[in-house]
Amino acid sequence: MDKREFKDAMYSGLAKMLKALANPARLELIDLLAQGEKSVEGLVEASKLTVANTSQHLQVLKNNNIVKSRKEKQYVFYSLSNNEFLDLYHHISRYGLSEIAELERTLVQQRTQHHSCNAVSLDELELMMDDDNVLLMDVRPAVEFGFGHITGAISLPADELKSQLCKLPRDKEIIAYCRGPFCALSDDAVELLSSKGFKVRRLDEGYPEWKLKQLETTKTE
Amino acid sequence: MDKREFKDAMYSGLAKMLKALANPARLELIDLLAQGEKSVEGLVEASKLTVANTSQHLQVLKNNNIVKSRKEKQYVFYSLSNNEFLDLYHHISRYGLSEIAELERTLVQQRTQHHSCNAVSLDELELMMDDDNVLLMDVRPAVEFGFGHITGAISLPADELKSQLCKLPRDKEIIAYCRGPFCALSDDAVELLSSKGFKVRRLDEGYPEWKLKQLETTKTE
DNA sequence: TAAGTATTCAATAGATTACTTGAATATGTG
DNA sequence: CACATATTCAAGTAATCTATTGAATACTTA
Repeated sequence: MDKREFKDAMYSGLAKMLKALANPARLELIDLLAQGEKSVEGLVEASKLTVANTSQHLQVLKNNNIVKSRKEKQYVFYSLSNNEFLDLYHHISRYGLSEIAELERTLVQQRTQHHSCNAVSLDELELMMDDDNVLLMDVRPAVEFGFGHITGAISLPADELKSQLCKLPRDKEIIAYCRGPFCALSDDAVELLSSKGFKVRRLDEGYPEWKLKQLETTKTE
Repeated sequence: MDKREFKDAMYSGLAKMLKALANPARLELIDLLAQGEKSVEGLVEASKLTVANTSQHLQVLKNNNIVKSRKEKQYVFYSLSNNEFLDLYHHISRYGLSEIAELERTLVQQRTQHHSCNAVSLDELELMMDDDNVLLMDVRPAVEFGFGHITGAISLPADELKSQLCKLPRDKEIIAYCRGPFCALSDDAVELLSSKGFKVRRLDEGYPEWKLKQLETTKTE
């Protein structure tokens, strides 16, 4: 193996993995799988994709060791291969949000429209968690809450929110969170709740980012 | 802007940037530019690409704000846009090296072939730097050394190494470093020096990784 | 101003990718 | 066993990407 062969092998291998990531549909699937395992059916329902197309994209991710699958009955459940990938994906999306002007602009527009500009960061949340006047609300589907959620959060899926308004406290500050920065569930929740007069803000990030942060802090302790 | 439009815009924007990265030739250019600015000519010389092809790839990187350019006389000098990108690229390549089995295998093969398996990490290097019996050697071209190098290193470009052997100490442990994990310059140096009986190892990473680490430590101090 | 050099542009062909459609496979249920 | 459901496979088309070629542009220097 000469110098050129070595470089070609290394750069091609890295590019191959990046190609697997460089597709909007697959990025959306990754965000969904970051919440916990899902069947193809479940992914189809949560994304805008067709069944065959979803399956194909999943094969690409699987061939690059980004997701793994297990079969149960007639269903195939996919999940992210490991936390190392989740960490990489987090770095990539964070870079995109802070360094790609177009993404920044779109995000601000979305947040402005939903009155969720005053988002809370994970660090701020940590300081607020001991406060009894703060209610942390997970607006993802109940299954995703079941696979894991931020400690201390209650589950109130976005589509049930409207019917449960009367049960929410008006004196507390509500923090809504969802799948992550690209997810609009908590924007919708903030828009609805603030229009009804609740004190509410969204969490800037989502459950996967919190989970990563937990992993980091438990590692260094 | 509805939910779907928002997601599409965000995921497409991120995918666009990843597409710019997902090409072996462009990754090589990035590694070269991570050493400091270079003209198109300089990049052509250091890569296997043709002039027009190099220029085209540079446009792609520029359109994604990964590199910037400045013109001086008839030359156009390119460089990485900012350290945030360098940090992202570092995370990506580190993931590739530790999580893509094929890359790991290729790297081990390369290192074995050049007797450079016993590489030193940046952390280890830090502990060794005060030791007078250690000689840190930068085997990149002199221009790249000029743009920045690890503190305490001497410059001895790989192509001049053979003629300078007599000037090297046989009692010290030599640590050779180059552009980074995908660069073979220090592998060649280690192979040559160890065949001549010198005590020599390569640094696992290269100058850009050291620079990033410096940035991090100065930031937290 | 003419000639030379560095870089970019434009056009092309071949390869790869994305999405759709319809069929095939596999598993579970009546 | 027949039928329904979940997933994958295979084929086809449109779009995109890559590298090459040759020309165009821009700047420098004689």
